[in-house]
Amino acid sequence: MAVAVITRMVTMVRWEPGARERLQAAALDLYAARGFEQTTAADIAESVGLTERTFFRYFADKREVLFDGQDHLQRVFVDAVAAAPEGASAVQTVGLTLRAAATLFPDGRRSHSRLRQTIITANPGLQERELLKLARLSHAVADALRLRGMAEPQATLAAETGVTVFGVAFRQWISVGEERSFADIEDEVLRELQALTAADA
Amino acid sequence: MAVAVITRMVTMVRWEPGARERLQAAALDLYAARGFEQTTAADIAESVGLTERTFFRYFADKREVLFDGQDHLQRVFVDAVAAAPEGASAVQTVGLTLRAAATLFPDGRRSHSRLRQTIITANPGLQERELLKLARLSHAVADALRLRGMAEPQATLAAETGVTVFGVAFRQWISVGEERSFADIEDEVLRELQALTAADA
DNA sequence: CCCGCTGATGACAGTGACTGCCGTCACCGA
DNA sequence: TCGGTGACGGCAGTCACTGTCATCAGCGGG
Repeated sequence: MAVAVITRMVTMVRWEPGARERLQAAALDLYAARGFEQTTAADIAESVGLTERTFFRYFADKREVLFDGQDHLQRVFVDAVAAAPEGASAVQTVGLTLRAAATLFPDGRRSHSRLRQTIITANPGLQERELLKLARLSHAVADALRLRGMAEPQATLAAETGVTVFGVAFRQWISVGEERSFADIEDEVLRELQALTAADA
Repeated sequence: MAVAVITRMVTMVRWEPGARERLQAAALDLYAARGFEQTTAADIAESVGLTERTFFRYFADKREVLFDGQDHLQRVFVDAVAAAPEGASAVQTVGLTLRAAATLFPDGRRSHSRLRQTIITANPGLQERELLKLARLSHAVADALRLRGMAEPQATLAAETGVTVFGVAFRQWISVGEERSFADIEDEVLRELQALTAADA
């Protein structure tokens, strides 16, 4: 801390760069250490040498600091839907989209995802935010499917079901003892779903 | 207002009964009239002659006042799963459960559901709460399916997919111009899902 | 008929999540 | 050299809650 101050004085740099990233990292640490509710926005900001006011300039609220990659995730989903071949069926399109999403979750990120998910699971407010993000993801995917000519309620149904498969696969991917790749798990879950729904009338 | 006070004095009744229900009705009215964020908990309480503190004795937070029948809904779902015949397949069990849930949404409640949903749709915070309720519903249904011997990830998959069908059907049921019964819409959505997933490999 | 208990409520202070507004100041380009 | 700009600090204010204590009608027991 003192070192940082001196460095700032010597180099005549008014602010350390990467405020957003520092806040995110500090928030993850503090939420994990003390718990989400026991951590104030001021705690996070001050731990990286900023003020509460600045925290809220970067993040709309205390939860949002944990949900930053969502825009990227949504883009990957939407782009994958758009990139699916012309005549692809709904299942094929969803399958390709899931495979594209899997690239965002390499094995190297599994422990980070586990930590983040532990924090979210421990707090209902964070679960709500996560569910909202997934709902918006579904909505965006449905839009993309409609753009390919899919009608309602098929588009919404395919999108929500696809995101459900993604979610189930994700929870399995980070479960203790699991070592398979995200893509492998997705494949299995999607097959299970088909077996489940195709069973009978 | 003045009349109520006088009545209270004459009859020597310390408090009007049904505080919870009065708060719920007032909240719905005010949220619809002014908007959710523009309505404070004190506004709601005072409009029925109570204080903010009492509002928070009945409802954990400002949103919860709109989500009260959820326990009942969950019970209906879980009971229906438990009541499904021994050898019923996943699709059959889900179908029976959806039919049971449909009884909670007779045509007479459609306009009330529309008003409530309009309020929820207009506010992200309320959407989050609704999504959390649905997620917990899925979880409870998955538990019930597991109790019937269904393994993972089938139980979770069937539960989440079933709740997705329920949600899609609900949104269609309250959409403008829609006049079919909830049960009829559910049937169609479920059939669409089967057609969608059974298509090919 | 008085008496203590209970349950529903009011009153009040306190914390923390945000928001609006204004001031500051290094940096940057004309 | 100078005015604009961007990133930040400071501060006051609102509102969602929470903890705690006081109040008092009803109610059953003595």
